[in-house]
Amino acid sequence: MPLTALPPLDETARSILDAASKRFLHYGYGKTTMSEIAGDCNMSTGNLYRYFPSKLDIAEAFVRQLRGEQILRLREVVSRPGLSTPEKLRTFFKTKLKLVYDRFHSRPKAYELSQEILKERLSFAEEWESAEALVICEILEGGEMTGDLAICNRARVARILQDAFFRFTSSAVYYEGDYDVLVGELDELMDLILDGFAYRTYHHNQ
Amino acid sequence: MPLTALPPLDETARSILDAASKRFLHYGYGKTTMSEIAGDCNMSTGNLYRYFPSKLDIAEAFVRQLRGEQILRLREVVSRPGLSTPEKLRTFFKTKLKLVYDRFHSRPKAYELSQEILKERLSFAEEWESAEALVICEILEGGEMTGDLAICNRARVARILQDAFFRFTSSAVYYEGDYDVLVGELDELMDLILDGFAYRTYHHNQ
DNA sequence: TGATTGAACACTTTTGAAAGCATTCACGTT
DNA sequence: AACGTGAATGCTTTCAAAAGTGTTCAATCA
Repeated sequence: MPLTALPPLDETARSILDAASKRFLHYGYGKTTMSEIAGDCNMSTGNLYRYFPSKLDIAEAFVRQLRGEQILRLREVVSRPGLSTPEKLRTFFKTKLKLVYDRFHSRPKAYELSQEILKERLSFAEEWESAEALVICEILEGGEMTGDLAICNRARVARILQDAFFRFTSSAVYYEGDYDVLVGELDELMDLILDGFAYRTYHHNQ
Repeated sequence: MPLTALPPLDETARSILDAASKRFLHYGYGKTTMSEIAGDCNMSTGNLYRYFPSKLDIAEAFVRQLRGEQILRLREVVSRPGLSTPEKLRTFFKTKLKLVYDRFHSRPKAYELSQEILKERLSFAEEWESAEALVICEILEGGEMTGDLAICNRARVARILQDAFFRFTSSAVYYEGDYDVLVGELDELMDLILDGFAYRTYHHNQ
């Protein structure tokens, strides 16, 4: 089972999640009450707890959806035909920057909710990082097969790449930075790192 | 004038800053009042404003001191004899990680105050980043002269390096991470980036 | 005249009581 | 037996009054 999969939801749970999602998006987590969600679903508050252990778990399911879509999108852009492995890595991180940046600016409530959950549920944050690392690993694996890259420890390198591009996917930066400047810097850092891989491949092949 | 220099303070201003520093360190910014500072200096609250425009400016002067010490230390470790340029870069970022990590764990109030000021006074944060970038630039310059490195645009590269190691100097990480793990990852990222430089030097020299 | 004062002002934080909320559970309903 | 209810519970948030604090300034001092 991929880490990003949602446990399948029955119809009632689905309608609860949908109703909650709408309110979360419009009013935010704090301004949404359990009885409002229950009202939207024509049921009582108590019954919500038959389907979700707590309000925070509803929010987690919501964020899990968002994140699922995000990783789907990342997989998609990265698997487009005709991309070399270096281009895939570049596309991966540029797309991630764009996704986070857009969410932050155009859906602030969703962004805020994401942050709250990630702070509260550290294990979810780690799970999410692992899911992304997996995609990066797959890119690296592809690079090895085509001879584009020589990587000893894929998982380790994936982690290092996540570290290296942390600034571009961390929220701190969105208050200050202009998007184009960020993309420019990301590009240059990627150039440097790809040169690093090139160097290693060269010395490995000798 | 180096960017990190404090404007020279007369005796009265000095005693205000010293008294405030002690209270900031023990009780934090919020729990320190202007009349307490004035009391420590045997003067009235009103008189403080002849020497500092506001409470926040006292705090900024305090943080400016801390930061000044930090950059002094960075310059020191980096200018030790017998270090190659790559080793200097590695030492720079490892030392910075250590300094921030230590401050966070052993002087939480000072750390917290730093964060508050940096949030409030964006220009100070930028000034600080520039001051660090300058040190990196100097390292890169040294590398060019000794032929260790071939760098076209030093300032640009310095900025990219700051981006790349952002995770290791951003506070977010200190809640989760074990120090040794962080150092390990920093080392690996530095290896990769130095390989990138090596690649460029090689192709440049050809 | 330059340095200092402390009362006055406006703004923020604290306080604690009232209201609101997430969660539970004993009790229907199907 | 599975599904659903809504009042009861204990915790959290809200809100207005009170206390506290940063800042100013007319008056005082050296």
